[in-house]
Amino acid sequence: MPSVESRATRRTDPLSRDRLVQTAIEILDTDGEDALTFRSLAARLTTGPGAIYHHVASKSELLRAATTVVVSSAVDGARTPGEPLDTVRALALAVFDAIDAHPWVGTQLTREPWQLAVVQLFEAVGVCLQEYGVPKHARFDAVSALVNCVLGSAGQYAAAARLLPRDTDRALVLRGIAREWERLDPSDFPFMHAIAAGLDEHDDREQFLAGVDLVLAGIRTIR
Amino acid sequence: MPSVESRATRRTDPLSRDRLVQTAIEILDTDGEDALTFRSLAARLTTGPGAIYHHVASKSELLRAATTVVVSSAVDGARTPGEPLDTVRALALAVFDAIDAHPWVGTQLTREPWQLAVVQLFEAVGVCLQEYGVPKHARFDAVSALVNCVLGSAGQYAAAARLLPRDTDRALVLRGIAREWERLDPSDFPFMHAIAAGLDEHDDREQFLAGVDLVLAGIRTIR
DNA sequence: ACCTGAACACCGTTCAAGT
DNA sequence: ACCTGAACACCGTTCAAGT
Repeated sequence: MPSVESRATRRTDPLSRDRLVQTAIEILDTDGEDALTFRSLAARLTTGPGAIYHHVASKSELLRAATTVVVSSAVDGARTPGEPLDTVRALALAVFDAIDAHPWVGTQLTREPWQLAVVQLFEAVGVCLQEYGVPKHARFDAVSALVNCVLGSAGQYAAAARLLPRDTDRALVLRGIAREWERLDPSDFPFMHAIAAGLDEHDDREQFLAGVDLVLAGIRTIR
Repeated sequence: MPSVESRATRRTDPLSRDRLVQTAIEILDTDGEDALTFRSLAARLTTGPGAIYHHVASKSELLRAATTVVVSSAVDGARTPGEPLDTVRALALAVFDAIDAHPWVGTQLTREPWQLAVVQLFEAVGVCLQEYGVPKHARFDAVSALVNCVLGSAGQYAAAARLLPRDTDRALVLRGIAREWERLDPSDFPFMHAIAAGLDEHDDREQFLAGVDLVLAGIRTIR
């Protein structure tokens, strides 16, 4: 039977898990996390909401699948041969950039533990650290620290992106945050006041990378 | 007028923001994140759902306030004088334990960027690093890395806790996860297979602390 | 087998009406 | 001023009925 299936027969009609996931990604990317609804998804595919359940068990399964698609391709693209710790950096950056392009991925990655996307990242980083020579007993902890840092930034970044749905002026937003910090009691929040001044030239991506490098520096101290 | 208010007059009736937040925390702790509803909260306080809006603007404000209550007391409790980097460890652990006791806090911390609870953690860690002597230009990045690691673990931990609502047998759950990893293709996931074996003696709290220590080790390398 | 879409059991939020 | 609770505009999900 498998040979009968023809790839050319992909008319507009037939629903499939892949088509559902692809369309879901489109809606999430263009209209935001809240816009994905079984009704909106069904409407886009000119069916009723019930039809979706023939190919996907629930909304969380759909989101999980969409997240896996995006993260898998990011991880696979960054899995280059080379100095192991450089590859770790590349992996982290690839995930960051994927979340930058699809903020809903950041939300989803922090929502479900041990979903396939996280396991793939774990695996890719783990192999690098093994290759670098992190001793066996410290490997699990080191990978976990790295992945947690990536996911932590992912979550914060996605949360921020959720606040400003359209391409708002970044400089203006930063100035707004700085203003809020400056309104805090200086004796209770001296550090936030000190930081508020330099917030203008802040770059999320650079800071993210600096964080990864800090963990890598820590890993280098254990051989 | 302020002197007229008597604390003894706290009969069952009068609603207030504090009472709403306290009751919300009770529901979240005992019945889980999904159980907190404006209807369930109102029922617990023997009113209608509309009454809540006289003291709180929205559900997210309520959750934000509840999160601030829990995290503030955790951060304040850990702000002990002593070796600065030890205090950072204590701060991280305090937040971890708070999330262990109130898993919904982990979800909430990753949901809204720059909410007060996160700013308080940022401030407390920032002061420590300043005291330790992290150079000015690297301070923001270092604090951010630390906080991101804490929040990343928080998110993953909370997500895991959400899966097992009641006190399930941890050993059984770990064995289940290990089984899943062993079912992955060994040639695609060699690292996960290697890790699955030792998952029995895994301790989230220890791993979390190991991650924090790794970042601290990295911070030590920059003076 | 797959699709359809009304119906069910919920949400957060609003608002006229009460006290 | 504060509360009440029906009503509104949604959800995800189910399921009898169609093809």
